[in-house]
Amino acid sequence: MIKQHITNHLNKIVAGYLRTKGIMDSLKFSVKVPPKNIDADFAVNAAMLIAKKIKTNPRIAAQELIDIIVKDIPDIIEKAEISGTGFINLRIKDEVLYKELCAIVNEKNKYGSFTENNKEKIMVEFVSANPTGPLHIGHGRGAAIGDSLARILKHLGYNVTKEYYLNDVGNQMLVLAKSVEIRCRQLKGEKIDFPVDHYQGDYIIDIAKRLILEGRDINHIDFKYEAVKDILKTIEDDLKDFDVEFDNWFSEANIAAVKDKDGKTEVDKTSMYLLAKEDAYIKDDALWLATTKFGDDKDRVLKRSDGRYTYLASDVAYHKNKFERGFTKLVNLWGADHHGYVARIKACIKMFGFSKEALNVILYQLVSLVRGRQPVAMSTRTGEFVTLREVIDEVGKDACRFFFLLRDPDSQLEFDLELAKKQSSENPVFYVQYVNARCNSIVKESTNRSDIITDIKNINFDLLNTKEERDLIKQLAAFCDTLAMSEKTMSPHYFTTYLMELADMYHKFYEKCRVLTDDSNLTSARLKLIEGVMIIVKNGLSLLGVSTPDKM
RNA sequence: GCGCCCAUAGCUCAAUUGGAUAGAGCAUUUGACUACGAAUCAAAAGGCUGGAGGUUCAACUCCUCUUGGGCGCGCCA
Repeated sequence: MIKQHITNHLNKIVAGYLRTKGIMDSLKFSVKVPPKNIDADFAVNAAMLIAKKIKTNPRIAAQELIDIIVKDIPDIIEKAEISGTGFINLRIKDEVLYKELCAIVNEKNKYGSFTENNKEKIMVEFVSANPTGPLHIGHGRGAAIGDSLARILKHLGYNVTKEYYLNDVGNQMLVLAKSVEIRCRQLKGEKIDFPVDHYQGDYIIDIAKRLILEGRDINHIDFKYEAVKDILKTIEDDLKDFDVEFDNWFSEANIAAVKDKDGKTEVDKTSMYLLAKEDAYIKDDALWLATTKFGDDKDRVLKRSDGRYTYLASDVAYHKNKFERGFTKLVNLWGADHHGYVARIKACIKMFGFSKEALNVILYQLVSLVRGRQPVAMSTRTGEFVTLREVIDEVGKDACRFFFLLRDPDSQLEFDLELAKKQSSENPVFYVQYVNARCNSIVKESTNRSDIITDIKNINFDLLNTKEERDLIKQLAAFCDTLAMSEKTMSPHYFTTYLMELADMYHKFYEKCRVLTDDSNLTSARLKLIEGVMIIVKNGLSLLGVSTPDKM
């Protein structure tokens, strides 16, 4: 929160300064953590930008700003200096850091949350894998990113709903049903070839085996229902073991198959609505959606000339439905292979009268799987893929989630199974979790003592005056900046980096500053710092869906 | 052919959205456990950020071109 606090002050100061120069516009400058070689807490680039605007020397503008800063906020700023190129380097008062540490200890898991975001309803839709097979490792990446993003947005005070869109109608369902049926008949001894374009995976045979075992009459089985039931159970179990829980499972059948009293589905009604407002039209006996009006490269078919709707028709109705449920912001996580789909859905959003910013599509690049040097193919059809289940079982849920969240969603992720297996002791996730374990040992050890001051009002924080302690507190406070960054970019991966940096600083502190000493006051102050570290590590890891064991 | 994404240390990737000397982990080399956990720390080494131009006080970041890789361009889902 420190950075935001300072930025707010500086915004006022800069605006006031510009007004004295006759400029009324606001200026977008940055407040950043300077590189390691610079001895300052924050670096401000405002003077360089001002110099350009009013045609002056950046150093002159910087000095004039510094004079105002030192005069206006003396309780925050210890020192303000100009750097060679025109940066204003700020050192903040230690008391500001101590106050922030107190805030962390007092607010605990609420630290960094914003109550003012409460009203906004956000939907995060992710995974949404077709119920035609188990989740594979690519779905795992989407699950990890989507779930963590939802946790972050929730922490920031948004009203978040996590939803899984279930494509349980359409051609693929017929193929699925047929696949199970043929396996059943084969098990019964019928000589039928299994079509190459049907679902080849062993899980289909498992479903067939169950049906046979239950003694069902092959000619009277709802194969689709049975297949989806089993597969969905698998998907739910996989997600549960991955610590991903959805608030809602939205079935496509709701909008594509369920009819009202007039015999119309939501898809029917949405199509008619679009036709009426001339965002859809009829050509060659088909119903077309005029997405080019809103930036797509070609119009798309909603209803085929044979009268069947396309997948898009359901999706359009689905997104309309999301808005009708009161969501003002939609976040969709899609595999990057669906990127061609973004323009048409954005076009739909505009047809419904919302700005295209109301929908935020996060595309995550594919996970390429290797085993040692050999690439492993992934295909739902052939069944030759590595499932999420396999990876969780091999490397554990925590390592698996952390690994998926280590990268920018826009980067392709290479997942080496050999490496993942070996990583049991060198994985970065353990490096972070170890912080909590170490803290916990110290806290446990300290309970033997009677001279520890626990009341925060009586702690002498001034004793936390080494570089290691100062850096550590600053990093704890940067938790808020990481939240802000994740929100701005809609990506949780900043937290993995943040936590590794925090762990690094903690381990350095641990080496340099002994906590349990003969000095009661120092010991008590350092124990409070440790309390803060534990809170932040736990908060941070829980945003990633990773546990914080007390012992490892 | 058109469009989207990527290219950074030997490997896997960061870089607070245009800032200062581009950072971590793994691997390699060296040192540190007789008080809180060595799953750690300290140090060494590793780079023309694929290439060429351009914009800027400032470019890994933005623009143009180019090379190599991934993925899309259906009345499939």
